[in-house]
Amino acid sequence: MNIYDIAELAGVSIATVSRVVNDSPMVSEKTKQRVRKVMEENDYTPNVFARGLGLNSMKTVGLMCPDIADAYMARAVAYLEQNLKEHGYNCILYCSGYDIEERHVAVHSILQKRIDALVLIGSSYAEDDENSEKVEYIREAAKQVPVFMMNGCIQGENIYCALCNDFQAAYMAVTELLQSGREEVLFLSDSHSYSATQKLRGYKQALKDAGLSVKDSMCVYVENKIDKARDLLLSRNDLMFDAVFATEDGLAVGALKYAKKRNLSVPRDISIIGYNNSELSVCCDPELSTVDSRGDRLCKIIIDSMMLRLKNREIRSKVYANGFLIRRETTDF
Amino acid sequence: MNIYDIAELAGVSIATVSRVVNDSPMVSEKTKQRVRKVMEENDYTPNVFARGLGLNSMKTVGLMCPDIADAYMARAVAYLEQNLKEHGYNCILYCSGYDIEERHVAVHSILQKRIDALVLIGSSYAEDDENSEKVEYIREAAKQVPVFMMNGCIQGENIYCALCNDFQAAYMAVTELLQSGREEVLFLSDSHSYSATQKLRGYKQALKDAGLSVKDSMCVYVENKIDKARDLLLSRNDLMFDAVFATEDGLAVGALKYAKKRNLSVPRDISIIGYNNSELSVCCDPELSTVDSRGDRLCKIIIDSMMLRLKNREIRSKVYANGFLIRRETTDF
DNA sequence: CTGAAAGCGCTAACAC
DNA sequence: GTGTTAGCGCTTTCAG
Repeated sequence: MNIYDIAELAGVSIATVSRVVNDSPMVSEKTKQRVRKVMEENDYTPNVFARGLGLNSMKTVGLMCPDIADAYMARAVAYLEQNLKEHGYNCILYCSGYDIEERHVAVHSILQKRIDALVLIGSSYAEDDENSEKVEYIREAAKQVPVFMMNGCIQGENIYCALCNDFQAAYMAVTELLQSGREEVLFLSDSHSYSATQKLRGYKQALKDAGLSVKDSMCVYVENKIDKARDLLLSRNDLMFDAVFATEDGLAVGALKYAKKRNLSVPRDISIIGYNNSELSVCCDPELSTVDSRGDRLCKIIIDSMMLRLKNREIRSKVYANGFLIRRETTDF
Repeated sequence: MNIYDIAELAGVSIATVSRVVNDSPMVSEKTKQRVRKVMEENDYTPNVFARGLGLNSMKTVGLMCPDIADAYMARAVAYLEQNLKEHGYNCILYCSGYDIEERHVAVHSILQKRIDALVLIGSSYAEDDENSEKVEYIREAAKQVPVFMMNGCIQGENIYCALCNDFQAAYMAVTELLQSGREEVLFLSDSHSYSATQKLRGYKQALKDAGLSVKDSMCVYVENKIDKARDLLLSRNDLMFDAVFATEDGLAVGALKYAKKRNLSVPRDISIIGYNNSELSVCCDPELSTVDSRGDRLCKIIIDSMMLRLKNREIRSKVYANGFLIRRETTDF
């Protein structure tokens, strides 16, 4: 059943049918009704491919993230998908993994689908200060389609970034730890992404501003898995600390498990702060103080910007949101 | 840059270019090389819309789930997306919510995209024994495109189901509880989906086979949120139980929080079993015994079936996988 | 092995 | 208001 069939059955030309489909005002209400009726009776659906071919758009946006099984990204995708469809866009999901080679093919592959916009979720796509060329493939992509980064930033034409001010959030969290009397705060992270680097900067600045020295040995990296984090801490007898600032909730829970194994009372003997306000933070015991990194806010910013951009309006290339601390049982301020 | 440009630059006809793109054997190696070179030099990418129009397929499959922020579904999507792209398919993600009206528009909307197959993730799409017509919209969809159900089942032409044998898994889990000496097992669930119903059946059968009476008052329903589950149990002083079988890990964690609040020792005073083997189950303290519902297995079955089906091969319309119990600290067998 | 040409189903400019 | 028609970029007969 195509536009010709409908036109014939309704006794009009295909142009008129097309106008009805697109709700053009230049059709009399009468014929509109008639054509609509025929379309419904035959439940006709315009062929998106033909339409895409003509308009060079199928109203889809590409959502790319390293791993949709990660809670933070899943929540972002949930939010984006929900709102995008309210604007008439469907989502093509592409999980790129963390490997740079895979990412090249990922971007290449998703661009073939002629998406209207690409959103990159998670700071692992962000620019590495040292070698900007590592991210050239994204600038290349931006020549074809507007690129939106969630919690990451790349300088470039047609690239728009929304990020949580992780520096500020980390600074605040660590400062509170210090003000509550803690003196040896461990920095626990799983990556050297842009976001993780900002958190590290915030951590260091907080120590400095409190007149404390920054020790690199107090910055520990481990995969974002509860058991891995716990085991690492258990094995590092050289480390002395009375607080942990973790860049991911999973790591913080690992620290919690470590404390339990060591018979340390939380927060009496040791304070712990996580990051992302995920479900993990209320699942563990005691419940985790954690930084809310404003995922929903960033998503909203991205959607709003995208809709403007797709109408060829000027938009800001970089927007920040401030994180805030959620105080629960693993800290005692 | 389109096929005409390439043809001209390579000094061949568009038919030949098309053949090269599709790696047809009926082109001499020499011209193939030449055309390929021109394509690369101009980094030419065939227009998927035009291609879709001709072939009536854009090599995409629709992934539909109620909520991608749910860990079980996110894992399923991760697995499916990963494997589908290895077979050359991209994924359109659509989160339908739980409401039936939304689902109608969801299916309608995703079908417009002319996907090659549709996979429905989660048992909430499954057939309700009483009113089969509630699910008619899915049978209708199956007339246009093969439908694959993950952990749900609908009878019908062109509908293929892969499910965890939740009856068996629940029966086994509850039986172990009983054999370890527990006498009052609470059934804690969040829905009346097909899957939840099977779990309930397994629970009841286990009680019966152990010579115990089934009390409806021991089947409690609450939203799958840790705090909701905890608070409900705290408020129900009429309930007496020494074990909880929960149909979701989140509910089981809620039960754990309840026990803690009541100063009940787990598993000494009360045993708890969750379901799905999610990250929550290792996050809480003590760690949760839980049923592995074979999400990965089901996904693999779906992918394999789909690839056969898309080649018009006969495939089974219903495949089961058996769940198994992961014993951790909340039970003491 | 290669080319010419007829679609695929729709949009939009142009004519009436 | 409505119809005619020329693309959009590709695949696929059918000839040669």
